Amino acid sequence: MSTIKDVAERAGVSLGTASRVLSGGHNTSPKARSLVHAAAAELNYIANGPARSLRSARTNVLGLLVSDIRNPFFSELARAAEREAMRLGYTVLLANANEDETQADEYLRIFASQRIDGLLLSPQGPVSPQLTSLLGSGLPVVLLNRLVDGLDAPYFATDNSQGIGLVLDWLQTRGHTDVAFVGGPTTISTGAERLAAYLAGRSSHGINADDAFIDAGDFLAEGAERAMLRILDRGVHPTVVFGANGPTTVGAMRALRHRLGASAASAIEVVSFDDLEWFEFVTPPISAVRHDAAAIGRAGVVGLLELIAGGTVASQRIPTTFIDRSGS
Amino acid sequence: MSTIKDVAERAGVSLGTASRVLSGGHNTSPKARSLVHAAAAELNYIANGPARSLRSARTNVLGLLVSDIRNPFFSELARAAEREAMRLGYTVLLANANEDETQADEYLRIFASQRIDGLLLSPQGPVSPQLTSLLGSGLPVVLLNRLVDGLDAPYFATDNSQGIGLVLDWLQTRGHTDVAFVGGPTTISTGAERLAAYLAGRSSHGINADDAFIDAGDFLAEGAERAMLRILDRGVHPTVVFGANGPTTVGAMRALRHRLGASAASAIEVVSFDDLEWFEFVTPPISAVRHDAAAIGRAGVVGLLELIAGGTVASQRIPTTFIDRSGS
DNA sequence: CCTCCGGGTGGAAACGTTTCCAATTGGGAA
DNA sequence: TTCCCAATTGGAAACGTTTCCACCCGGAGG
Repeated sequence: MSTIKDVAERAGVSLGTASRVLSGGHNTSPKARSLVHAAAAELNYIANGPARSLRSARTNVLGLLVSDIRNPFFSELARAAEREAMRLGYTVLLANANEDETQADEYLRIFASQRIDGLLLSPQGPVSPQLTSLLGSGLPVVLLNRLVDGLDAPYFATDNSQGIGLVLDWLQTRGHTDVAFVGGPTTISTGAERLAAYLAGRSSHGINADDAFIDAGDFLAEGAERAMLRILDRGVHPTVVFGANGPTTVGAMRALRHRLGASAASAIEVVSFDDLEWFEFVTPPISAVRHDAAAIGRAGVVGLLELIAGGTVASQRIPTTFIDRSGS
Repeated sequence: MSTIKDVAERAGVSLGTASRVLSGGHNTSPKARSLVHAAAAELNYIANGPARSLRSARTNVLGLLVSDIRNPFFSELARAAEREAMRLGYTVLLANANEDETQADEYLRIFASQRIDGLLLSPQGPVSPQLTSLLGSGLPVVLLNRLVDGLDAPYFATDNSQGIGLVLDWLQTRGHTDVAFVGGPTTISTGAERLAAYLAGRSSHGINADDAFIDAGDFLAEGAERAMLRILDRGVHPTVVFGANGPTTVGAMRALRHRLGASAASAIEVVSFDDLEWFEFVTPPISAVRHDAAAIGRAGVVGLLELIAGGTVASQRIPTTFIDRSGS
């Protein structure tokens, strides 16, 4: 593979000049520019990233740590973030923590070793030592969708309480009083916020305040399935099930079908926080809060770059919309 | 951030010794090992990846280029590959080409610049100049699921013709003769292979050989929706629709519902290549070929590392299973 | 005509590692 | 005691860039 030295020789200029041309071309003559670019093209020169990073102390790489890439919310977010970053000259190193704190820490260490320029983070739990040390070293961080106490990084997050409000209104309109609520871990901000907003608005929307209707999983389908079974085992008879994120809704539906059978299950309505592409296909169709994963991903990247550039960034709550499919 | 020099000083050994200890500890005394490890821990030392890569000419980074991270098949594959790579001491740089050849090329260039040690590739189309030049430079490459002509890299791929055979058998058992086949681009090997196997087995399974029942999209939901509409516009009346991958099935179903309405649509059965987690929830439930994305991802990583180590790797076709939900 | 200034350039240092090479040490065999 | 070998060590070169510094040159201003 050819180096910048080869390019310089071929162009008949010094190594320094070649470097200046290839990295923006400031303080270079038009003649030098064309010579160097021609030589680079002929040699099919591709700069050595590690060498460049070593000397310049920037990698043009952003780390993105999500908790579950199979969750369509995060895969959409990752895709949008990646595109936006590429558009702005950055590469994204994606790590998938599987809703597991230990794995998240291991990835943070890898990120540190790769010397990423900034971190997009969707945390699993409280601030870990690994994360603390990263922050201590001054790494710019932006939180995506999930917040964490005692970390004053800017965030771009769904407006959970507004979203829950939309669901509560819908539940009331539909006349539901016996609502099974399958939540997520309260150690995760989204889990805590959605539960809190639901509890706060429950009685004013005419919903039965019996806590037997409430349980929580792990924001994965498996944990949600078990949570739903626990609710059913308490002998309550919900007329509707509310899943607090996409995988949770899937798990809850599985529990209903396996415990009650397909036809009895389809008599129970379902509403979800997170809209999935197949909700229109089931009977009855599932209504859902839709929040814009792509917008969060893009805003996160833009904010992070601003932070890297030394600017200051305002946190943002992104409002949700409600897709009501109960009419169809 | 502390460097290996700081560690060496603190441990009271030379820089060379510190390096040897931290990179495996060969030819070092137990005393030196414990001194250096203690010093590293105290200083919270994390090696500078770029510097290490520059000197050693290896990055311990693998590139993974997939065509659509929102497709659950690929997100599962990516997750499995990433885990396996991490287990073996490698990091995965994930790129998402959006079924777009130009974007794929841009990512290949970034990979080259980052000096990845090997490439896991699920190509969009024919061999591009960018890819040719990468291969020319001797980069180890493994193909995942999709092959490409004139590229003799080892591959790990679903056995498409076996999978199609399972579908054909099922169609025959169910007595379907008027089958709408919504395929993918024939420039992609999976699209071509699935179509070819279907055409080859069609008549022997009692299926109407009228090509009006066949069309192809882009392996994304949008293109498949249009393809399905084209089929319906030809005035044929399929009793079952066969989608050639996950997103394709989604798009076809959308077309059916929007054109025919929900109840008429649910009179048409659906079968899919790729099993999605919600197929059990719709009426009638959707049967599907299931192929193991995680296994392909893991095998790909293991194979690639073998290739990097200088070994030789045998390509592999991975058999599928059929999930028959027509009874439930 | 001389001076000064600024754009352009070449050379060299520096980034933080790994790895080669030569030197030192310790222990066992003669 | 002396010699030799293996194990361990320190020092220095090298990886491919960017960036600093000093220098040269030409043109404008005095």
